[in-house]
Amino acid sequence: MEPLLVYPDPPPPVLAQGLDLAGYPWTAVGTEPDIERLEPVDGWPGAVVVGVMDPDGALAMCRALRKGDIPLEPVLLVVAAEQLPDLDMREDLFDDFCVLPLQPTELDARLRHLFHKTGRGARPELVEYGDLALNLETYQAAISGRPLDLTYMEYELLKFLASHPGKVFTRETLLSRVWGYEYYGGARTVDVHIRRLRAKLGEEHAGLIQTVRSVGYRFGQSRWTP
Amino acid sequence: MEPLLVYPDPPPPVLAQGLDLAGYPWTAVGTEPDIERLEPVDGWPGAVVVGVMDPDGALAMCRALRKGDIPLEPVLLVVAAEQLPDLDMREDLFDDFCVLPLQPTELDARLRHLFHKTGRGARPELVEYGDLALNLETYQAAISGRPLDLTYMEYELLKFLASHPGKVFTRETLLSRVWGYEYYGGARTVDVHIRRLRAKLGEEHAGLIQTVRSVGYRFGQSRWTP
DNA sequence: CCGAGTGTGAACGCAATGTGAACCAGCGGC
DNA sequence: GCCGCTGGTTCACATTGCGTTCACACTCGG
Repeated sequence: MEPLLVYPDPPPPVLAQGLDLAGYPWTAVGTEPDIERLEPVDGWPGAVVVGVMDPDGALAMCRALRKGDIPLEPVLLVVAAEQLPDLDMREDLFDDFCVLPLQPTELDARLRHLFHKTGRGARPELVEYGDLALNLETYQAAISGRPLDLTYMEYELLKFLASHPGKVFTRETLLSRVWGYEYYGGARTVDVHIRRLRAKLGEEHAGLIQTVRSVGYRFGQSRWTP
Repeated sequence: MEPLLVYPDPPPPVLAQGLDLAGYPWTAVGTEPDIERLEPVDGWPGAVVVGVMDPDGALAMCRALRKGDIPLEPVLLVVAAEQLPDLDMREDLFDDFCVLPLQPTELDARLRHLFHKTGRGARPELVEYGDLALNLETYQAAISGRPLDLTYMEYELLKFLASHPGKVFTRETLLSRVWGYEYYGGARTVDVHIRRLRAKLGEEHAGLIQTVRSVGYRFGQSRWTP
């Protein structure tokens, strides 16, 4: 089994003990660039990030994990009880979290739960919405069984939208979350990619991506069971 | 906001307190058939199932929740630490779990996390007044379940009014708070938008927006209804 | 019965978006 | 190196949605 990624280096003794006890091999990293260095070991099962003594560093690490070419899922964040109210879910930086003091059995249960949910080893990671299916491992997309030939950016954009059905995103938000935080470019770029996506989705499914005038774009039908 | 479904009935006092404290309305059910009875209230935001004193009953309840026509997501399971090693993830009966002793902040954080992940509008993103509901993150509005097709300005105006029910606003105030502080344009613009809002609300709900002659407009019932 | 205040229908004009095409940078193959 | 190809970005123009305004009808209060 490939080892779990753990931050920071060295991790708190409780965490190390808990992982050892539960039988999970792990490797600690201290800085974000280290991820790149380790990337070649493809098939990381996931990561555990501890954000107790350095919350900002931990969140930055989460961000780096999410942005990586191979999204390192799942991400489990360890926090202190005092930090809970300030946890911002909007950025979707982690898949689950664990509160100190760390109980080995809870840690184990959460890891088992996460691994099962993300289906590591079992089935490929999929994003699905209605007739649309994205295979995150093979970078393939299909709608009603028909394969879609998407470019990289088209795929990333569609993946992001389909992962948040019903939600409206401004062009600026899409640029920062799909293209990258530091992206500087015209907002009209989004329009063009949306247009191409709609074209490739086909006339019957073009409506999956809706324009919300003066705001941005939305994927999917009214999740209107308010 | 629709109430959370809670099992069993009555739930443990800690849970009830924690939910109340975090501001989540909830309804307790004691048996599975009760779900069917309650189903009509479509749009349950989720459920919390406590499996401490009756693990089998709790798991049966989880199964029933997953089986329903409207999958009642997300499901949060509350367990005791001793039960953790026996938790079976393979059936995918719950979306997250919480370990006793229950910390209100952790409960709140887990619910926030779940609501965000499942895409169900997070709580603060909703504006509700009677039959009217505005989903701030999908930019959708509905009244008595019927979706409203509002333009951007109509939506913003209604959002502002519905956020301050009972209060009267002059046209000038509305222009500065909805259109923008530096806006300079005719005050009659407000009238036209109000008219269109009333039309879209439908005859039966047009009265939600009342004209206060020589002053402005008010949304909802007056505060001091005699 | 008058006048201020408001409702209503229609028309105008701009800004937001759609659309086609050009531009450019990277990349692999002869 | 030169070439064509692919894909991302940008530009120019067409289109349309909708916010604004106006003119007129109506209502309420004194």
